[in-house]
Amino acid sequence: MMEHDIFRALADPTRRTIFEKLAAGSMNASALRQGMDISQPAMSQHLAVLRAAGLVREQKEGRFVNYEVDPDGLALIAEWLAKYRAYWPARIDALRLLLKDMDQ
Amino acid sequence: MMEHDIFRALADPTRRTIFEKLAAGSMNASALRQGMDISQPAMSQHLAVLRAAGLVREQKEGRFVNYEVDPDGLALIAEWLAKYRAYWPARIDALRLLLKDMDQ
DNA sequence: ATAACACATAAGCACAGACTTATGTGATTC
DNA sequence: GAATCACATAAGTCTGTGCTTATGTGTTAT
Repeated sequence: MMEHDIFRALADPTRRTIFEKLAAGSMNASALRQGMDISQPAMSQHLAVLRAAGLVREQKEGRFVNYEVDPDGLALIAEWLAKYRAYWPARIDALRLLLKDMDQ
Repeated sequence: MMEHDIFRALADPTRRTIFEKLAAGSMNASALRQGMDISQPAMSQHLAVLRAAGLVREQKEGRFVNYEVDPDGLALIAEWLAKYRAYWPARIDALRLLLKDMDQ
C-alpha cells in the first residue's frame, strides 16, 4: 500500500532531512550529500525509498540525476490527514490561513 | 523530537489500524483487540508508542483505560505538512473544501 | 481475603532495515 | 579509448523494533 510506503519513508530522520533539502530546491544526489556525512550508496538507497513512496521524483540529466519533491506524496499525506478532520484542534487554524493564502 | 515519534509511530501498519479504530470512537485496550488477532501485551506496547507520540491519550476509568485520539498529534502532522505547501498539488483542493466545511 | 480481571512491564527472540565495502552501468572528458 | 565521474546495485553486518511468554500492579467481584 502506498500509504505505508509514505509513513515508512518518513520514519527515518535522514530521509526527512533529504526531503527537506529537496523542498528548498531541486538537487542531484551529490549536492544533497553536502554537509550530511552520509556515504554515496546510503544516499542512493534513501532516494530510492523516497522515490518508491512517491515523495520524490527524478529527472535524468546526462550522468546526473536531478531530484525534486513529488507533490503526489504530499497529497497522500493530506488525504490521510483529512480522514481525521473530526479531531483537528483549533490550532489547525494556521493551516486554514495558509490555504486561504493559496487562493490569491 | 516529537516529529520523529509521530512518523515512527505511524510507520507500523498495526498502529495505524489501532489509530483508525480509535478515530471511529474511544475504546479501551480490550475492545481494540476485537477482531485484530493481536496479543494483550502487543496491544499495550503499541498504545504506549502511540501515546508517546501524542497521537493518542488515555483516561483511566477504574481498572479500564479508555483511549482516544489526541488532536495534538494530528496538529503536528498538519504543521509538518504546511511547511511544504509550495508543493501541494491541485488535488489538495479537497482539503480546502473540508476546511471550508469546518467554518459552519 | 481471595479470585478474576484489565492492563503494564520485563526479558528474550527473530526479522526488518540502515549502514558498510565492493562492484556494476552509463555518461562525459581528455 | 581510457580514465573519470555520477549514480545504482549487491552482499554482508549490526542495530532497532515488534513479537512472544512470563510476571507485576492495581481494581472489581464474590
